[in-house]
Amino acid sequence: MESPTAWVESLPVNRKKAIHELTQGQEWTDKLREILRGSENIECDPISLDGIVGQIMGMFDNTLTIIGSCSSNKTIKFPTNMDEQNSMKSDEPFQLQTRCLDSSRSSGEHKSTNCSESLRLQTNYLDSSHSSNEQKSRTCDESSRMIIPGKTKRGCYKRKNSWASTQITSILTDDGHAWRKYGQKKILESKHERSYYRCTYKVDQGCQATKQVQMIEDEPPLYKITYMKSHTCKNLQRAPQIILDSPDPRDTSILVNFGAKGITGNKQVNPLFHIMKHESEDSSPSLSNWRDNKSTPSTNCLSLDLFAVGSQVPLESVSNSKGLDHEAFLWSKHGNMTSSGTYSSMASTQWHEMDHMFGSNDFNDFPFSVL
DNA sequence: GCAATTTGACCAAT
DNA sequence: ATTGGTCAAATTGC
Repeated sequence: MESPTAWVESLPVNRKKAIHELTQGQEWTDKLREILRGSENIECDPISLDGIVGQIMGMFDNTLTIIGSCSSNKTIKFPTNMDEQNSMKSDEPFQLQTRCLDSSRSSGEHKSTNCSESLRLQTNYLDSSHSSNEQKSRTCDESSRMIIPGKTKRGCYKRKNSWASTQITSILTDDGHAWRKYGQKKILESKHERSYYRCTYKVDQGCQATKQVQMIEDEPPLYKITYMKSHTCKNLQRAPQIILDSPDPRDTSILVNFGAKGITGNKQVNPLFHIMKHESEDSSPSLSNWRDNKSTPSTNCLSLDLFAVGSQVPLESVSNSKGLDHEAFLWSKHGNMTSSGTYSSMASTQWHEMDHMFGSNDFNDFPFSVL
């Protein structure tokens, strides 16, 4: 009888690796769940938690790398067939967010995979508490120059005392905050310029929140949005909005407001899921403060919150940069996802949808695929 | 006229 | 020296 995993062998190598990464992620998530079940107070050894979280987030990062970002000559293809995608529309946007807490003390926390090694999977990149000097670059540098372990690449650094929340999205959504653009710069090894935004109320209220928007793919448009520092301004959030496809990240003028159901006009916004990555450092405040919209989660708290977002999830949960009340999920070994206890769960249809996506044998069941 | 954006220059991290 | 991030004067749009 054929092995249950025999089908994997017939897939292209990058897909196999991606599947391997996701499978490993499931297993590590199970371990994390066991830890959580064994501790009501979640006062786990932060080091071991960091390690597990790092493993999981590393796998997501690797998967994302494999699927798209490190293949400069590849594009990410959105579903074009409703049958293929089981109710996904080809023009529906999707969002990927990764959030992880990085307890590294290093200021040079670039997690990345050199393109020349893009398929050499790195699953420990977030175990940075113990490898603070290790800097891996996910540059898709054509020259594939090597990064010597222990050495940092010139110019590649992140400022100290800051955390970052990275979101990859096919659309530019309004997170409800007022942003003012203050800069735009050509970034090395990126064909698109990066736009810099700060909170409009920086002067008025001293809000230090900033975000960066950079297009990482042309067709279909794919943007990387990085939020840094949390909002401290008191202004009420605007209703969530979606920015219609704009070829230029600089263009944030086309906004369509939509309600909590994620509807914009007759078009349903269906960001399939989020995986949000947080990089925080020791100055990060507590999770309670995070929830109070005052600051970022602490690495001392268990703050791995992978969360899935479907069309029925309130959009506040989708693009709220403050990270409040996100729906969260964990993936079980069976390919299904179970909501974590401390978060509200997704509607069953959404679990089904996600199950369909990830329980399938081919990337065609992903909301995108590598051409 | 005011506010937002653009863009070259400057600063800081490595 | 190189690069990313920010500043601020000039420009643009309402």
